[in-house]
Amino acid sequence: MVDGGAGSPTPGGRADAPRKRADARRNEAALLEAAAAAFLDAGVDVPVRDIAARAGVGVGTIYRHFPTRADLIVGVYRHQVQACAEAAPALLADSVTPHAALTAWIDRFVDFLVTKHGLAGAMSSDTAAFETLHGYFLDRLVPACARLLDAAAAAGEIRPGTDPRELLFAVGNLCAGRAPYYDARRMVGLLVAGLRLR
Amino acid sequence: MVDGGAGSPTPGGRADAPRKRADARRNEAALLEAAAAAFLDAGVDVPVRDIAARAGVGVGTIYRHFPTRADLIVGVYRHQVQACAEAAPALLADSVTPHAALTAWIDRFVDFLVTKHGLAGAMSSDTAAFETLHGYFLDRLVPACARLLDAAAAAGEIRPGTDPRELLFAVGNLCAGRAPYYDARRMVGLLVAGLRLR
DNA sequence: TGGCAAACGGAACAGCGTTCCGTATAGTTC
DNA sequence: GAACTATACGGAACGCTGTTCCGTTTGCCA
Repeated sequence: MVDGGAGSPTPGGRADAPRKRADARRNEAALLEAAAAAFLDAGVDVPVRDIAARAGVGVGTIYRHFPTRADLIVGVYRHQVQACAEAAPALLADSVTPHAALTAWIDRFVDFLVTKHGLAGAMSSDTAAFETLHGYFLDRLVPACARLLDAAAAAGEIRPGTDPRELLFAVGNLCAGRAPYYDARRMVGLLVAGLRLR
Repeated sequence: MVDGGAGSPTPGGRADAPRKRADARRNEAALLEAAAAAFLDAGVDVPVRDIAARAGVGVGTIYRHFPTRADLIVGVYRHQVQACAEAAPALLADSVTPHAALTAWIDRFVDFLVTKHGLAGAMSSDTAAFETLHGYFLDRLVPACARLLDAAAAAGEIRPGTDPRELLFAVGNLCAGRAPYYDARRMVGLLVAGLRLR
């Protein structure tokens, strides 16, 4: 569920980076574990102190390892984001049409977002602190999305020229809101349907 | 830009309600004025103290007149929301097709939202404090939107059964995010296009 | 003009993110 | 194994929020 940490020079990491102390590596792992649990229980906006308490460390330790909340969020979800990005080629190969692959891939992205309380909101936020988060997601997912869009456009299924960044951001926005009568999946479906040529 | 206040029993208001003191009415007006200016400068999330300072009153006075931030926001924008709702019938009468009227009306709503920093975000928030805001907007705008949707469905332009609340909420979500490459209008256009039967 | 209910102002409190520095300790060197 | 140093830790402290509360002021009416 959680990986070894963002910039941590594990034995397999960057060779020239100085090796971190054992307690530092232990705490980083504990923090990622605690943060993942806290995000699940209380959303990604959970107070920093709560995460620190769960991990059994002081708040200073959080900031040392993860200067911004975005770094922590990225640390927790990087594997899942990566997996989502890597799922695109297979979907493209297995689906009957590129647009079906696009739909399936976006469904997967939406599933990821709606199960993480507040994550979509954080991604959409234009706060400087979340710039990193925004950037990280986009860096990984935009190329995957672009391939799907290109394939669908080449097949004549959708109008060409859609910016994958913009589309993904819109999907994120649609996933950010919660209401009893609101189904983000349905609205995203409408959005993707709107891409189709008629 | 700002009206006389939410529940304020002005001479023309509720007959049985006790008339408020002159300074209270003056302060309520000043607060609405100050809030409108502050929202424009710093978004609807501007600190309460800033609004109080602009209006030349203490923070206690704000809470007396507007128990929640949502009440203040509603007070500031109620006229514009009302006007938006009332524009629907005319659009329906003047447009060549119901779907065109729907598009135009939603464009108007989007224009309203994107020019109010943070308003869409506040509307989408599921915080209890913003329940009021959410409810207010929906109460006014849902009937207007429903008429347009019904007309378009009756004309066979869109699939019937779309929940106007859900659609409006989705539009709000799309307007909540900001990014250099992101154009909420375009994405809302995609969403509305997705409604069309093909 | 006197009195009282209404309204005011801002101090005070609680919860948050963030910084900072005295203290503890892992790793290295002798 | 002991001493030393850079690294890392913990949590108090600070500043900025929303919100409450109560002593003081003031508009209004008799």
